[in-house]
This record gives sequence, C-alpha cells and structure tokens, in this order.
Amino acid sequence: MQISESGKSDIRVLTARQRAIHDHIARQGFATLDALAMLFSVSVQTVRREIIHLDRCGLVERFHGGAGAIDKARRRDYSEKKAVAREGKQRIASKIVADMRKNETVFLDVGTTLETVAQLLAARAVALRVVTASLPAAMALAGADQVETHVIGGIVGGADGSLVGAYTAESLSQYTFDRCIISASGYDSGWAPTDFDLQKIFLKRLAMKRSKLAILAMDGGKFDRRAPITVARLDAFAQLVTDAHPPEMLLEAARGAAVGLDICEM
Amino acid sequence: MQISESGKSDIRVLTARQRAIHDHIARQGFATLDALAMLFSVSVQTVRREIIHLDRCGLVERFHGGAGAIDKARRRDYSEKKAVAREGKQRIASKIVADMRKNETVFLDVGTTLETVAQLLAARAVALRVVTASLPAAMALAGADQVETHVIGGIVGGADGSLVGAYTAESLSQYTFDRCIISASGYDSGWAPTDFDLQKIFLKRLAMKRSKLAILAMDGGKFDRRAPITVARLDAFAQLVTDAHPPEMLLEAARGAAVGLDICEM
DNA sequence: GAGCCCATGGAAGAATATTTACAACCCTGT
DNA sequence: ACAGGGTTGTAAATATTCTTCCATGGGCTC
Repeated sequence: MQISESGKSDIRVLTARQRAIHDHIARQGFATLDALAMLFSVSVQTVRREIIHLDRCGLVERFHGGAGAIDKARRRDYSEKKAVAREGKQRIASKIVADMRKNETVFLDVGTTLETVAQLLAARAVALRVVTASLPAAMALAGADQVETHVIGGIVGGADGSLVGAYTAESLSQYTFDRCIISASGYDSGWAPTDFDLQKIFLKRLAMKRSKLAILAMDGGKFDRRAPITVARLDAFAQLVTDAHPPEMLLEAARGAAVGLDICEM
Repeated sequence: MQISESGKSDIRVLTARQRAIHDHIARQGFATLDALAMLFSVSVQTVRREIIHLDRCGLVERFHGGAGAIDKARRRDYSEKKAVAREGKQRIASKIVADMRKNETVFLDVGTTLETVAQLLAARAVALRVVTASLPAAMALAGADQVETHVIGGIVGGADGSLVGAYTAESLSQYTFDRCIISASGYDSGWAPTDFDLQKIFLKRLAMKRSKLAILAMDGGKFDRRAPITVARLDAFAQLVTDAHPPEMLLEAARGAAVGLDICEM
C-alpha cells in the first residue's frame, strides 16, 4: 500500500466541500471514496481530488480506496520527510519483534528505533517481560497488559527521555536478559558500532553482558556516520538488523564476525 | 467500493492476534492491510484472512485495502480525560510550583495533576531536583536542563504510566525529600484522602514519611468521591491545594488538623 | 514415524482503484 | 459572442488489491 508522501500544497484554503469532507472523516474516523461520492452527489474522481488536497495539507491520511482521520498526536510530525526513515525503522522493529519468543525477558535500549519496537510490542499481544531505560518506550508499553514493563531507575538524561547515571547501572544489574536490543549512532573504522554518550554506552555494555543474545538495530542512515566511542566489537552481537543494503565492507565484517544479518528492505 | 454484506461467522472465538488486530483498529479508527502486516510481522494474506473473519463477526468494517472500526464513538481514553478539568489542574499546579524553593528535592506522585506540575516546572527555569514515579511527568521534564529529574525504578502499573512494585519502594527509600506532592482520588468519612490502588498508596505513604513537607493536591471534582483505602490522616499534610471551594466540613477538618488551605479559584 | 489438521504464504487471474489526459460545462470579463 | 480560467465528469492505461487455489511446514493424534 502506497501512502502518498508528497510535500505540502501551496494553497491552504479549503472549499466548503473540502471542509465538509474533512469534518465527515474526522467524525467517522475514515471513509471510502465511493461513500463520499454518494454522500456529496459528485463523482468519485472529484472526491479523489479533494482527498488528495486534504492529504497534501496533512488533514487526512490517504489510502487505497478512501481516506482516514489523522489524530492530533500524529499530525505533528506527519508532514516531515522523516516519514521515509520512519518506515525503515518500522521494518527493523517488525523484524526484531517477530524474532522474540514468548515469555522472554528483553532489554530495550534508548532510541527512536527502540521506541518503535515498543509500540509494536504494545499492539501485539505477546506475553513478555520488557526492561528499558527509555521513557518513551516505557510509555508506549503502558497499558499493554500482556507485557510486564520494567523501568530502570535513574536520572533523565535529556530530551530523548533516556535514563542514565550510576544508579541506572545498579538497577540494571538486577536483571538477566534473554535478549537485548541495542542501538548505535554510527560505525568506527573496523565496523564496530559507536555512539556519543559514554554513560549510555556503559549501559549498553552492561545490558549486553547480562544478556544471552545481543541484537544490534541500526537503520541505513548510519552506515556512513561516525561517532567517537565504540560500543562493543561487532562480534559481540548475534544479529544486526537494518533496513537498507549495507556497504560491502560491513557485509564482510559481519560475515567474518559470524553476525547474523537481517536486511529488511521494502 | 464493495463492502461485504455476508452473514455472521459461526465461530465467535477470536485468536490472540485477531483480538490484537481488532484492538488496534478500534484504537486507531482504521488501518491498512499493509500496515497491519508490518505490525504483526505476517503476510498481507494472513492479515486479510483475519480481517475477513473480524468483518464476518461484525467487529470491523472491511474496505478495499484495509479495515475500519465499527464503533463510531471511538474512545479517546487517557488523553480525553485530561481535558475535562484541565484548567483547574493548571491553577493547582501553578500554585504548587510557585511554592517550591530553589534547589529543593521534590517528589511528584502519580496523576494528571502532577503531570501538569511537571509541565509547568519544565517551562519555568527553576533549579530543582525532582523525583517521580510517573512516566508522563518524567517525560514532561525531559530536556528541562535546570531540573535534575530522577525516575524511580519499577514496573509500569497501567495506562497512566505509573510505576509500582516492591522495587519501587526500595528505590524510593534512597531519597529524602524537602517536599512531596501527593494526589488522591477521594475522601473518607473523616475527610482523610483515599485512593484505589494499595501499591500506589504504599508509595505515597513512603514518600510522605521521607519528606519534610507533604502537600496534598486534589481538584474540586473529588470532594464528593469515595475510594476504599485511606492514604493518610489529613493532619499528615502541611497543605491542601485545590481549585474550587470545598465543602464546609472539609474546611473545618482542615482547620482542626492545622492544614494550610490553598483554594486556587478563577 | 505416519497421517492429518490447519495456519501460513505464494502465485495467477479477476476485480477494483489510481493516474493521466481530455472534453464538457459554468462562470466571468472583454 | 467569445476567450480564459477553473471545476467537473469520462475514458483508457496503469497500478494495486482481492479471490482462489495450492504447496509448505509445524504441531497433533494415532
């Protein structure tokens, strides 16, 4: 299913009918083009044109055969071109979640990809124990009654809602994990994952040490990025999950280190 | 557009995944097959089969490319409730924040009022150390660089993002507070604040025990509400902050217990 | 282990929606 | 009356999805 990703429309003014269509969709949640055409006594094509315009304005979400309402929470970042990267993260998250076994104890690292993983876990009804140092991930899992969500105690480290500090480590040391999902910001010259914040890196290392299986989640945007501090050697990970075909050098490094590779392309 | 009109299915039993799909659609209003396939890491065909079944059971409305919720009155669960008495909570929060001194260590309890307090603290540049068991409050304070935000470790207790469990108490015991802000759900016959969840109440009591000053924050909507478990005697609080004029009985009780009263009316 | 059930995913042709292009129509100003 | 801009409906080609059928593989009983 292709959802249009076009930029904003020049004209923000809505006609009376466009407003009416938008109202109707907002009230009903969604509507098919046929239904709207019937409702407004116009052809399907006309409705389609209106929907296209509303979609460009970010007021409705278009899909094959109709359109649906966009709730306020999502409208914020809807128009951004980061939509592409979001899809990639979705695919990565989907793969990571699919690999999880029932009743496992899983550690989720900090980062947007891990937040996506948390959202997926919340939607899916899998019995799990999740431990995380990410406030947004924990929030996403709040209310998912199949998942027992543990939050590491600590100090909020920044706008990304990550928990850091000495107490975080002590708090984490109580657990043993079946699986830990680790993110990173880039690679070093030897294709080992790197990151910026030493405190966060300590936490990653500790989680990996206390976990049977370490999985590295990195989207394709990080293949050519550098960060100062190496998180761990590549062969410390059982698996690398990404959304785009990595450079040959990384492929070879992964093969050499016996790291499983999951490339979740479209 | 053809909407299927078939009769109901014989089998009303839903698998875990069917329930999850139904929940997701009920929450979101609608979803495309592709999105669901991604979300649950299965093929589009499998999702289609589930949707067909849910459609036959009358639980979702099927359309070309996806499915939508039948329930017209979509629930705006937690976020909706916040809007109800928002202004009152804002006034309460404003007063509570104004009373705080620089460099204090403050405990924030769970609840929408305390989330509002956190938002205000984040906006205002006051140097503070805040400890909380509320995930939304911690999120609101993330990025506020004047505030050192500590999150108690524990298990996420529900959709409100509160932390509970034995570890929460142990985690809290490390701190000593200058001030703790406590919320409650109602009053008992002796005008002592009451609440529903014993685990949360233990936490409140512990925070109060470890704090020089205890402040009770309750909006006017709770004057005539009852909850089963008493949090603490009214005279355990130094101050009661509310947004509407309380009943005479409560006023007298507060005077008798030497509890300061802040009525933040419009 | 053999056989069976059934959930799953793939493939081909049918059904449906979308895009693009274009003609008809209603205004309006000249 | 006529040209121009904008809106709407129709049609053909393209793209996507739906249905149906079948092969696979895991889990179950016998």
